[in-house]
Amino acid sequence: MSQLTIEDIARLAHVSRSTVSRVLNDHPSVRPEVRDRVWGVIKEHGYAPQAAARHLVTQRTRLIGVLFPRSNQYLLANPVYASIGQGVGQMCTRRGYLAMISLGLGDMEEKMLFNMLRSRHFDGIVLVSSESHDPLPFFLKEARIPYTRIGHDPEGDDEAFVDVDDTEAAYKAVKHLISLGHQRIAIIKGPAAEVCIPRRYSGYIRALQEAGLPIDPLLVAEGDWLHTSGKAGMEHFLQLEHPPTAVFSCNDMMAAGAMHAIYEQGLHIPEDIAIVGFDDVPQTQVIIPALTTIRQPHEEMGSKATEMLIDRLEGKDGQINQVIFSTTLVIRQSCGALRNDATREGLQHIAPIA
Amino acid sequence: MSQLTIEDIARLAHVSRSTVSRVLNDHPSVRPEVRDRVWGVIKEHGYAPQAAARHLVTQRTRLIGVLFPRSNQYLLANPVYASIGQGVGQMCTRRGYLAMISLGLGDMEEKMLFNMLRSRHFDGIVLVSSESHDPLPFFLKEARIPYTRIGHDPEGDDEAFVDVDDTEAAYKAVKHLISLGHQRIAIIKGPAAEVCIPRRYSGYIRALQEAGLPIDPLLVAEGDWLHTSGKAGMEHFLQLEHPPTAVFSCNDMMAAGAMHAIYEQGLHIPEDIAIVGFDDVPQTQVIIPALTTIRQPHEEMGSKATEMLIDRLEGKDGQINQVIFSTTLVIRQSCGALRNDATREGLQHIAPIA
DNA sequence: TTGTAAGCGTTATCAC
DNA sequence: GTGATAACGCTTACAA
Repeated sequence: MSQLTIEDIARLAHVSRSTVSRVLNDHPSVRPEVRDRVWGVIKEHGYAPQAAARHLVTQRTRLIGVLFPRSNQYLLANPVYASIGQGVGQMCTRRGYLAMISLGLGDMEEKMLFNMLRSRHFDGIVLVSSESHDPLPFFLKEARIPYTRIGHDPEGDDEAFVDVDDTEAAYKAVKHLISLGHQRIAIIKGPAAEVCIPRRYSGYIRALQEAGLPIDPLLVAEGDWLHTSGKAGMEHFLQLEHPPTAVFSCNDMMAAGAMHAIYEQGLHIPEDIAIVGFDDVPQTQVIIPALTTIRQPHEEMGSKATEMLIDRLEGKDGQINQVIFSTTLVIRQSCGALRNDATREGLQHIAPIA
Repeated sequence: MSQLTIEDIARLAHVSRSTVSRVLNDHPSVRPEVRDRVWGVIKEHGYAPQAAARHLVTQRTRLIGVLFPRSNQYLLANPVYASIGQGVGQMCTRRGYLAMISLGLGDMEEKMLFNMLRSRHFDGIVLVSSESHDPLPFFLKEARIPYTRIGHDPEGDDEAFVDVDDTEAAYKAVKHLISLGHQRIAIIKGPAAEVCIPRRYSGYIRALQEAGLPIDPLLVAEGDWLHTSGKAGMEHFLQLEHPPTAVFSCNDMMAAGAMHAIYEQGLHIPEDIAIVGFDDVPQTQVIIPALTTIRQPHEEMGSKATEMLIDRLEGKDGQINQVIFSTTLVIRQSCGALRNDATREGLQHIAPIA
């Protein structure tokens, strides 16, 4: 029943297949009467034009591929990617495109991935990557596949991207800790290969220097974004002769891990140690105590990147194609009492904790 | 440079396009010498056949669509779906297919979704749904789109599915609590529209009855799978004249919410109240105390469902097409000391908590 | 406003 | 082992 072609519909509606095609594509020059008759037949038989044939002739698929870092095993479980995906998906539906993400790319050789990309399944790509020297943007450019990037590598030459000012964000987080009176502030970094990490580190350094605080290499740990590495980093800090009184973690998951380590030592947050995260994933509101963190507007970043891509695909040129979003320090309970004028956006979402 | 067609490659390699096609598809009857020459040209120019043209002529896309419940806003953040997706993706790569999930389906009218499905983007669908009377399976059957379902509705007539024995799983969880001496055991259910919920509830009832314990309607709360609803349910229980000493939550997120409520009352887990979850998402090991829960083999369910689907697509018939996976009670810290012979699988993953 | 016909880039069926 | 040639199911000039 659903194997019908446009030809069959044409016959049933007593018109030519061009007319059916016009009806399908909302072409104006079809007599209303005919249009209705054709639609009737289409609906009656549950006909939908076959994507492949359409793609072949138009040379466009109206499909947008979303590429997350392949290294990330459980990428789907990462709420950061979920929010980005949410934004991408919304913009796509709004503009009449379909956003697709393909599973199992991590199990695939790079060659196969590249081939998949080259087969023109997608009109364009939203690339989520803050990896420095990521081969993907180079490949996409060489293969002339339009893309916009979420995150960017200053040493690459991404033409279109959205990102945040990581340096300023980290600076804001650390300054908050300083304003609360902390003098020994540790940092848990992410993988060095991510371009955002040196930036966040420099924000951390700048805040310390501005406050005239010493920079102690012992207070720097390198994590891998995962809970476990945050825990390990914190355990390391707690064994120091002079442990920190506050920690800035480069993402929320590692912050949660750090909190875990703190509890295991029988210490309290924020009384003994204050902690600031990064990202503002939904779980931060559920952790006890609720995590003070830097909010990145992931969803908007996803939709903006997608909008830029679609604009480009549709030839709407002369648009800005590099956007830096601003971050927000969201103050919850993990640093103790408020004593500064940091913005309080997000506070209304906080579940009160006894 | 990448706009080349098979025709161009043929010309450059001094062969016909049939030969290039044969090379591309590993057809045996090509002289090795010719084969190498053609491959050389292909690689040199970064040529890859255009998917649409291929799909049109073969009438197959080797693409498999994964459909998660549309109601789920942040579906991607749900680690259950992440694990399922992992399994689907792995099996697809193994069998030479590509698994795709499309974003923004939630913002889309059902009509549009159906049309998308009918356009034969996908050779088949892995449908993740335990919703009762879900319209999707009916649509897929009517549209003759092959699918396998993860979860199943006994009142529907899904031909191919994988699922778990929810009744037995819930029974196991509650029995564990009983074996630890609990007499007042509450349950936090999920949405009534999910077929697994009545099953889990009946497992709960059976365990209580077998132990000769009374069934108290006050000890039943209905949640919506989310953290907040687990918290609300627990708050309700804690206000009762005779609060429960143990809770069985129908998923891990609500269990975490319940723990939140318990802490807010200044109570302790497991000393004051014991708690068992369901699913065994990775976070259960990170919660404090680590959550005792029922493990569902999500990843295997995903890969099995996919294997069944692909077998069917490839005409490998006579296979079993309905598989019930077994669940495991994973004992961690949220119920206190072990006193029974429940299987200990998963214990090795547990981070010790002071 | 509608129909005819060409063509999109492949694979597959034939001959040779 | 290789090369013409005919589909595949659409969209889109161009005619009528």
